[in-house]
This record gives sequence, C-alpha cells and structure tokens, in this order.
Amino acid sequence: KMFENGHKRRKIRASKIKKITKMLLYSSSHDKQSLLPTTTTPPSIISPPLDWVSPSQALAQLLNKTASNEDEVVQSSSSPENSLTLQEQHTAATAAAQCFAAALRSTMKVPPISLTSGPLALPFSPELLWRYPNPFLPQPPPSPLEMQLRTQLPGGLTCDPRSWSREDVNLFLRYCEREFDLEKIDMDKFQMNGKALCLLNKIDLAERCAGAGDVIHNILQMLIRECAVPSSPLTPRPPNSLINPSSPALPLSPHAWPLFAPGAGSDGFHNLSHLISQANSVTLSPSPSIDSQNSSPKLFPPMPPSLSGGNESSSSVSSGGITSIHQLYPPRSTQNSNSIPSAIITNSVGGCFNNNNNINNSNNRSASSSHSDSEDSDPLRSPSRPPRSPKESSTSNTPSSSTNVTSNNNNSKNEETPELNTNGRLLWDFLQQLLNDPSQRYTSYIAWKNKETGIFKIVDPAGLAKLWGIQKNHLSMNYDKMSRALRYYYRVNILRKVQGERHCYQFLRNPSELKSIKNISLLRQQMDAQAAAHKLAAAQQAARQSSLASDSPPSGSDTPMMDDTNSSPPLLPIKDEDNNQPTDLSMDADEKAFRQRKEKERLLLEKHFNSFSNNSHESSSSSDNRGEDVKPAFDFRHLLATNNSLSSSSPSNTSSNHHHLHQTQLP
DNA sequence: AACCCGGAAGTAAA
DNA sequence: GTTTACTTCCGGGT
Repeated sequence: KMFENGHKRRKIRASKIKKITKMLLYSSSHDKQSLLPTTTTPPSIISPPLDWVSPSQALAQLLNKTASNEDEVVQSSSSPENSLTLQEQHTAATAAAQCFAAALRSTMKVPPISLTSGPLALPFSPELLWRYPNPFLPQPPPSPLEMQLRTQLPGGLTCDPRSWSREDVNLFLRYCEREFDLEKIDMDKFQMNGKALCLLNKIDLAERCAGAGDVIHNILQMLIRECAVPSSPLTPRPPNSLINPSSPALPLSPHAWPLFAPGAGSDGFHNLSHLISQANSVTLSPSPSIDSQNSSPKLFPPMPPSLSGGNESSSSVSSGGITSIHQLYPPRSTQNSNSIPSAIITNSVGGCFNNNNNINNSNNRSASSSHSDSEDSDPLRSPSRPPRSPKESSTSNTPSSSTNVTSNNNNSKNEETPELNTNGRLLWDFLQQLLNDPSQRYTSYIAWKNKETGIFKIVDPAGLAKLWGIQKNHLSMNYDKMSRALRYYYRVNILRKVQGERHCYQFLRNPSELKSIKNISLLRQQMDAQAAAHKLAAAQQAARQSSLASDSPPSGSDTPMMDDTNSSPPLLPIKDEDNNQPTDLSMDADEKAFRQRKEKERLLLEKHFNSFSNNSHESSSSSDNRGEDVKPAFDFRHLLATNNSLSSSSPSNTSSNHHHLHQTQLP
C-alpha cells in the first residue's frame, strides 16, 4: 500500500523506514520464503528496482545502497527537511540489518533488538516497569491483601491456619463474616480445627456456607501461602529498588497497599489480570463491582489522599509504584503528595477489595465495610475510590492475590458479573475518573467546565495523554493519538467536540448510561445502520425534491424529514441548548437532517437504556433528561461521592444509582 | 504551529 | 477465529 501510494508520498520518513524494517523482520521471522513481488517496483526508498528475492537479500541490497550509493536512496525526497538524513537512513538501515541478522542467526521469532550497546534511554522512569510483570523480578511482593490478612487477623490467631484450634477456627470465621460481609456462617458446620478447615476444598466450604465458601477458601489459601513466605509483610521489597536504585523511593506506608490490591486484576494492569481469576473470583468486597466509577469515596473517608505520601513507613513498595507514576505525572494541581494520578489508573477494581484493603486501617475499614452493605453493594467496588495507590494494586497482583478472595458472596446474584467494571480501562471511564476524582487531583490535567452538561476541558493534553498511556501501557501515547480515540466516540455519541474551544469536549452520555451499554460497538452498528438508512432516505428525499424543484422552489427542505419518523428537531436537547454544535462546521441540509436524526436516535436509545435499567425509581439522571428540560442531565454525582459527600451528594442518590446499575447488569 | 478530523491498517485483550 | 476498543499513521483542513 505504501508503495502504491508512493506517487503521493514522496517523502521518506523515519516512520516509513520503520515500517519497512518491521515488515522485513516480520517476514523473516515467519520465514515463509515469502518473496516480495519482483514485479512491482517500489517507487521510492530503494530506487533501482531491486529484485526482491527474499527479505534478507532485499535488506542486504538496501544496505548496499545506503552505503554505496546514498544518493539514490534519498532520491525521491522532495523536501529535505522531512526526509531522513543520509546518516539517519544509514543508521536505520544498519539497525534493521542487525536485527535481521540476529533473527536469522537464531530462529527466534522476535529478534532481540539491541541497537544500542548502552542502557536504553527510557522515556519514563524505570520504576514504571515494575507495574508490569517483569520476568527479571525474582518475585513479586506479597499482595497487600495477604499482608493485611496477616496483620489483621483477630488477636490470637496465628498466621498459619493449620495450627488453629477449633476456637480459632470459629474466631476466624466470625472475623471473615464481619470483614467481608459474608452471609451468616453456621458454626456448627465448622466444628473442626484449623488443619481440618484447611483440608476443605472449595466445594466443601460452599456446602457448609453457600455464600461464603469461596471467600473463605481463598482467604485460607492466602494465609497458607503467606506462611510459606518468610519475608516480612511489612517490608515488602520495593520493586524499584530492584530496578532503579537511583530513583528516590518515597516512603510509603504499608497502608497504602491495601487499597488497591485486588484491583489489580483490574485494569491498569490487564497484563496481570490473567493472574486473577476472572469473574468469579474477583472481588473481595461484597459486591461485584458494577461500575467503576461510582463513588465510593465515602468509603474511604479516613484516608486522605495524601496518604501515600505521607505515611511512610517502610514499605516502599507501594510507593515505588506510585511514586514512579507520580513522579512522572504528578498531579500538579494538587497539593498533596499523594501521588497518584495513577490512582485512577489502577484503581478501579480495587474497589472490590476495598473492604479488605481497608483492613489495615481498622478505622476506615469498619466504616467502609459496613457502609458497603448498606448500599447496594456497588459502592465498594467503585473504583474510584481511593486513588491511592494505583500501582500498588498492580503490585498486588501478585499471583497470590489472585486468590481472589472472591467475594461474590454478598450478592449471590452478582456472581460473576461480567465486568462491567471497566475501571478506567476504557478511555471514557478513565476520563470520568480523573474528572471526578474526589480530591480533584487531576484538575491540572483535565477538569470539568460544566459538569452538568458534561463539558470538560483537557487542561494538559500532553500530560493527560501520558497518563492514559501509562494506564494502557502504551508509553508512546500522545495527545494526537488519544484524541483520535476520543474522536471515535463521536460516532457513538459518547462524546462530541465543543466547537471553537480547544481541548474541550462534551460527554453526551452519563456514566451510568455508558456503563449500561455493554457493547459500544453494538451501539455503533445500530447507529451506523440507522445513519445509512437515513442517508438513503435523505437522498431519496433530496431526489424527490429536486424533481419537484422545477415546479416549486426548493427551500423548506432544510430539515428534511425522514419517512419513518418525523424528526422533531426539538427533541435534541443538546442541540438546542448550546451553541456548540457537533463538530461539523459545514453541514448541508442532508447532513443536518442526518445529525438531527442521529440525535433523536440517541435520545431514544437513552430512553431505552433508562427504561431498561430503571425499574421504577425515579432514577436520577435519566429521568431528568427525559424531561423537556433541554439539557441533558449529566449526573456524575455518584462518581464524586466523596467530595460532596459532606454536603450535597445525597447518598440516597448515589445508592439509587448503584442500584440501578446493578439491576441493569443482572439481565 | 497546534489543533482537529476521520480514513485505513494494526493490535492486545477479551 | 472474531470482536472490541483502541493505537498508530497520516493527509488535509482550520
């Protein structure tokens, strides 16, 4: 394709060279004897049509060219400034050759690329690496949850469950019951000592206590494993130390850890997710989380965001993670040390764990847990919560953690709720979380301009993009790429551009809606189909009119109506209200009609979702929206919980919202 | 120069 | 193997 377009693109760019290199490497590694077409002469790059015999030969020729007849290589470049310098080309080619040679030597599919002899200059702190599975790290630090468990066991209980007496077992079960909001456990069925308890498998436990067996089993496994691990929980090895001693490790309190833990599974580290059992296993917290963002802030009232920074203690572990990111993208606006922009990043899921997490801080914990129950459960999970140490969560992911103490328990229903919980894995969710950070730590990256209407501004495009890149582990992310992703949201009406204002976008759907849309692409397909139909209709209409034109002046057609539905422009709230029209500057009648149509559909869809989800309750946003009131109600309050918790954020509201979500999911 | 737009192709996960 | 939700590139417009 590139070659085909050669006539159009005359500039030899670094990216092209890269592509070619990639292509060559790919073909070589696949060793398919694939021969590049000898017939088609690539117009550029390698000027004299070299006979592409095999990738290796081609490369060899390329090298020869660059070395001997460099002029030809650059030949087609019309704008020197955009083209590679001879030196660069040569370097690139040489590098490619090295890779290639390496690939040939070893049958490796992925040739080791070592272009530079020295250490690679990473654009980010090496500490970041520790967020991702690193084969070089001897062993991941123990999961926070485990540590918590270990340290939080009711007094008298030794860490090895196998050594517990019958009373100890009772004590432990009671503890679990309380701590994880498990269903009532019938102690009569557990008249045994620790050893016996440990011998029970999941099924056995489930038989004895339906709702909690899973959780108990996981906890036990965790404890057992913990016992096997000599290392002191309190001083988990800071990952960074392993990697980059130079980086200043921020002191972190072990407490920080917990918050994330389980979350690990979630997003930020999808890579690790496999370590965690999926759905079923997942959450410690009472309910499976439904949606990420929801507020849960209240849950963690006690822990001020700052905590990470503040508390120090030994465990640098968590800090390690945090710090790194933090260092990279310190929340400027915010004051506190809390590092963590990443919080969002990772956290999410963590929510589930929250309860546990908090364990450390008993204070908090109690609050949280209790409260969790009261609410529909969701709260906990809410990712939003403690932004604290996102990374930590990652860390947590240690396999062990995976144990997942599942907690489905609470609600049996949820069981394995498929993760609706995107936890920041999806861009819109990520943005929402940053925007709704209870402590407003990311306002220097992104902030609401008008929360009610969903309009926000990206204050620091580059910084935000970097955060997003970290979140997705695409370290080369930049605003250009991220904004492309945002643009994809236009067509599904999740976002739209606020015209005329740089870096300003508007959410067209509130979070709960988004959450309830299980599959965006489905939505897109619908919209596309409808759009196509409309377009067709519009075209027909236009044709009709044109035919009529002779008789009567065109005119009125500005807003062509569709056949099936009389579009009533007024339907579109958003449109009316603002001046910010959907991005398009130039819209002809057709397009206008089309847009209106689309909007209308959007509304219908919303309605649909709403009705789908709310059984009855007055539900917040959606119902509001419906009102004639023009503005769509973007109610993100539930996401904010913490902040306002004091004042306005009506808990009830929040809870209802959760409820609502919950129901939605069930079906 | 920095955005913004959207097509096209690629990709890691699910 | 397919789908999803981007990611990466890019030419073109504002």
